[in-house]
Amino acid sequence: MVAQVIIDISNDGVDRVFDYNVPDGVVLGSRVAVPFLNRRVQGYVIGVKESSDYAGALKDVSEVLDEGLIGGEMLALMDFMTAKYNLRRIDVLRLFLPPNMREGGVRELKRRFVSLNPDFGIAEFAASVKKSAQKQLELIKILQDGGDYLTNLNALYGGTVNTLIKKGALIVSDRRVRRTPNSAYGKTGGRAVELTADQKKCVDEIVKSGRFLLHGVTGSGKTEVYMRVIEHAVKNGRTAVMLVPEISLTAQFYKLFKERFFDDVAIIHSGLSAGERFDEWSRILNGEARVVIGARSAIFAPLKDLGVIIIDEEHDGSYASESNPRYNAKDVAAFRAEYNGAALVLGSATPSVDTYFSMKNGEYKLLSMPNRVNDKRLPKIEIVDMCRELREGNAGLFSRRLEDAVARALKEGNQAMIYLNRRGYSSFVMCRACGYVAKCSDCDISLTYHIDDGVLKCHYCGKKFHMISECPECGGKNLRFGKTGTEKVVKEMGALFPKARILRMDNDTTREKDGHEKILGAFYKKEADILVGTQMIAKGHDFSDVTLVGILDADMSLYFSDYRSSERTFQLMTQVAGRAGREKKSGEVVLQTYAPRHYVFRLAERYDYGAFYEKEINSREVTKYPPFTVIVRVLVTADEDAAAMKAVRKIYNGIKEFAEKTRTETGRWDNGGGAFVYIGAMRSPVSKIQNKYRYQILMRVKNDGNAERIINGVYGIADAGQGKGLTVFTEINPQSLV
DNA sequence: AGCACGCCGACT
DNA sequence: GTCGGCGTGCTC
Repeated sequence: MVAQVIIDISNDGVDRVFDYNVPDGVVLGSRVAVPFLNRRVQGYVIGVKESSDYAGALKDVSEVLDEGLIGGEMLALMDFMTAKYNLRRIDVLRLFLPPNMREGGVRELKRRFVSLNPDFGIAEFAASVKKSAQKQLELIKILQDGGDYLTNLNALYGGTVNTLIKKGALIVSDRRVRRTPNSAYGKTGGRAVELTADQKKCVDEIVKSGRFLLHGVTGSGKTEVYMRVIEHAVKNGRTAVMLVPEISLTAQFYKLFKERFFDDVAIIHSGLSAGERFDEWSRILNGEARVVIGARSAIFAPLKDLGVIIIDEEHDGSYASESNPRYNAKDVAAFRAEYNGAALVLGSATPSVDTYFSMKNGEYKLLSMPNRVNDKRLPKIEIVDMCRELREGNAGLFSRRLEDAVARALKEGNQAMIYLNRRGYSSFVMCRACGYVAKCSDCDISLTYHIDDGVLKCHYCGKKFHMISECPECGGKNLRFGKTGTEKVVKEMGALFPKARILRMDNDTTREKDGHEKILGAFYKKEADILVGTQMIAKGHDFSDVTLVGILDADMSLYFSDYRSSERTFQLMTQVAGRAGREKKSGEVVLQTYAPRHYVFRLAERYDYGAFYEKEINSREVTKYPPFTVIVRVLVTADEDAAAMKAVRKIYNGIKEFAEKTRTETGRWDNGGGAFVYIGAMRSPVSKIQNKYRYQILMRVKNDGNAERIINGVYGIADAGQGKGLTVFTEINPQSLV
């Protein structure tokens, strides 16, 4: 028999199928060791056949390491993803397995376990035991109800344990220990007594299966709907996966789900240790856990017979991977739902424009939950004009309105959340005398000052530099600080409210293991009054005592040169606002902006998703942006600026030529005609990252039946432009254009 | 990835 | 003359 093997080396040259003989046969999806040149490497069997048409002599598979590790569904998914995103097969396969699993990386954790020898005569022993050895009898009695780990017993009984082992009373064996993820805080929901009419309607629809867009305002009780449909799947012997946008949210749901599904729940995200992740993954693989909660990568959980896939906060950008291999968990979810005949539920208070458009085209069935449970009102959003604030003499970070509101919340013993999507202390440091701005040595970007560590940090490559006290160019001592970040907010809040206990949550404070849970847990337990943070505090959290949400610099996301900036801003505002007044207490939101009349804020203030969608979809159609087109981006990086420029020019010309051909064969789009609406080559906005020069080609392709073929054509041209010292990669609908 | 092969500069 | 620099190509 011949095995078709993908070699576990991520390199374009070996992204091919290699045939090997397997005299004894092998199961599809097995992990194998094979001879490759004169070394032993790992690979995965993605196909078996009777004979090979390879001209040379086939070598034998050396060893089968794991039989049938990757199932047929995942092999089909590999094909789907490699084609859709132009990825190497091995890069996709690696997504399906826990990191470090490859040869000797992680293994099962075993501990010495002590239990009672069933053949040992306890009664005789009890009768003959000396007064001085009462401790031995005590230990035996305890172990009658089961065993315990040796380390635990040694701590309590010391040498007694060894004595009894020698006497043959106790036996020692190795037992597998599950490394379980931490989940320190969260609500205990218990069983919701009764569903609201809306909730019931949604559950009834979803269990009939299909593809759904669950559009429910913040606090409308979507979680209970999720749990009911998952329960339904599990009762029918099937499995379920629920994706959440942030690692920090898994803990909150884990606790809730544990109460209902017990050990059926597993958790998967990149914040787990290698061991935890391996153990959770193994529990899923062997069917011990049938409900998976996790961030993006959990969509690859090795669940069999999926009954329902839920993507909570479906509009969130985190479902698209922004580093290689780039993929979108929503596409993967759609594939797996289709393959398994599972229900697919996309939930959001502010669905993405793309999804809503698809729904209107009949791809999803709309389920609406327009009211909060118990008819609690949505928090009132107050827009504060910061220009006016300045005119009236307040040049500070906080408006008088926000300051008052914080003071009131604190006085009433409630909690406040202050949102600002910029970490660090200030976004840049500049010399007032000569205009010098501190920049990263390896990236074309200004450095952010972090006052906590006293360093300048590059937010692209992470490199740290000494803070400057004077200008290195002209020696000027007068430095100007850039835009305010979370560190400065904490400092100024502290100055304003010296008694308040303030926590900060951003990329910098959540680095350590379980960093998210530690901060959120403390805030949940009311060990702090104010939580200052970036977008990781915006999503989905449920804190009963938060009555105030402050949004600083709300304009920030509005002026990115990205066609989605309005959409993102609207979603962010609605999400952040939804953190306030979730329980009995009512909430308020103070939104600070320099553009108080902007339609995004006006519509967010009224929670008017419908009007926002209409406005946005019209503008997308006129300007020819997604969902009416697909954006394709080719990124070229190289050590030498000239090499990158040369390569990008070559690829650009190739694409231009290809585009000309489409002009004659496809229908006309308004101006220009053909499948392409726009093609442009340019230096990337951040022209250098980690000493690599960056150029990109951006294009927009008409989103019709031809798009797939056209995009494949572009993939081909880009791949042909690869060269030594160059990296060329292509992505569709990129999340960021840096 | 990693190793062999191959074609030009500084050494015994 | 030859040792060895690392560019190029190949791996069933």
